Amino acid sequence: MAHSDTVTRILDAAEELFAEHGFSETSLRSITTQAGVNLAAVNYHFGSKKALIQAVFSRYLSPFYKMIAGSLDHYEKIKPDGVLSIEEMLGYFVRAIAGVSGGDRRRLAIFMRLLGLAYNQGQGHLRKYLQNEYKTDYERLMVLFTNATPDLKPEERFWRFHFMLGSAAFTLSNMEHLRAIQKDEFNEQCTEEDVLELLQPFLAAGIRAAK
Amino acid sequence: MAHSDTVTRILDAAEELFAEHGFSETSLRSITTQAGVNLAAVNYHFGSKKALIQAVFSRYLSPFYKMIAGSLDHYEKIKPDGVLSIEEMLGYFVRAIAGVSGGDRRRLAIFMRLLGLAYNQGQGHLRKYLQNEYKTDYERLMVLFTNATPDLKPEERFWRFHFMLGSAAFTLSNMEHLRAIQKDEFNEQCTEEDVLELLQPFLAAGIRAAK
DNA sequence: ATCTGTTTCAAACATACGTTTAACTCAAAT
DNA sequence: ATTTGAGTTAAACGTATGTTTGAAACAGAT
Repeated sequence: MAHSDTVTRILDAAEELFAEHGFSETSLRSITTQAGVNLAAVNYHFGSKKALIQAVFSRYLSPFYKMIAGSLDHYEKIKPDGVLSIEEMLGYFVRAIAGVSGGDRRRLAIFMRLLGLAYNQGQGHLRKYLQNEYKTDYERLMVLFTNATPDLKPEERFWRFHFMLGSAAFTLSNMEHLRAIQKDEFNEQCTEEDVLELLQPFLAAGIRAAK
Repeated sequence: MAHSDTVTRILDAAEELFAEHGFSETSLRSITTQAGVNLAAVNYHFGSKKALIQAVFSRYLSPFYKMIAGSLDHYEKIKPDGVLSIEEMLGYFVRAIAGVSGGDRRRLAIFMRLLGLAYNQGQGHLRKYLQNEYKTDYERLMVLFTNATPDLKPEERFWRFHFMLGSAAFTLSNMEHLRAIQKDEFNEQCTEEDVLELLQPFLAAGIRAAK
């Protein structure tokens, strides 16, 4: 079908270019050129550049939350008390993240980059959109995290969650570049799986840290 | 003197507006308007917007490294073996960070955002500029970190350092937004000092984590 | 074959941007 | 008093951007 093909090509191109150059630095012309569609197609199908940015997020975030929700449904049957350890929780995250878009790590890096941008670009309109759009899923995740960290006070939990998020977002979004630096400095290079294996105990220990 | 006054006013305005809206989203017109100077003054004094961004960055980074270097000089006299604990090292960082520009945190947020950008765009002018400009200072910091973590293998140290950097960069560059979210969710708000106090044990525990 | 609604397309539009120019100001040196 | 040169200014320049337009192409139903 012509419609969804054009829409998909635009989303693919936008995703890649946004991650590489940021939102404002990416023009609709570069997106439509890379997508091989007409310039006007963006405004026709999405309405505006702002709406396109939101659509890029939704396309990634929807299946991600769907997968997380499915995992949680399954888990609640096995462990009815709903208490996961931090390590179990991180494992779930890693697997959910790795599972989305068929384990395509490039898309993961792109999305993490976009997530970081969403926090400090766009005057917050994007974050508010996401918060309204995925509010219940987000809250469900926070319940999970809360159960995994019963000893933390709410504000401690809030901040440690974001410390963790920042570390993961920075690492995953800069994965390729960091591995290049590592090769440059040590003449050795981890696989991406190795990095994830190193990251998990780092995060778990941070979450568990004494005050 | 008229010269340095105009230059300073431009740097102050640029710093503030960059922090609030990002680089591409901040126009020279908004900068010169806020600074109360003529539009052409930026290109006259700095040459280009790109050079202005570098100048904003240098104005922060130079005293930061000078302060770090001074602290290290002083510390090496007290502890000639040059071994700091992780907590001592983090404390130094926090104090150096807090001390630069009289504890003005907005400037810190800019610096952290620039740091993230420098890592992100592999071909960006910022990263190359920084690497040439502050190479020796960076290496000196890595020696300090190495001495603080004698049990880590080099590649573990490398990655945990960047996990830490990512967490700090994300938190500090999004400090205002995160605190706003906290207020939104909990009707409470930490001070920025509180956040730094929370961050330190998180990072220290991550660095110390069992493998 | 004709009609109908959707999608594509080249072109134009209006605006915002970084940059450049040339005239002007004014204090310090001659 | 005149010259000099750095600094400032308003205006203009060229370009890139997001958006809109109206006609053309297309697909599916009648």
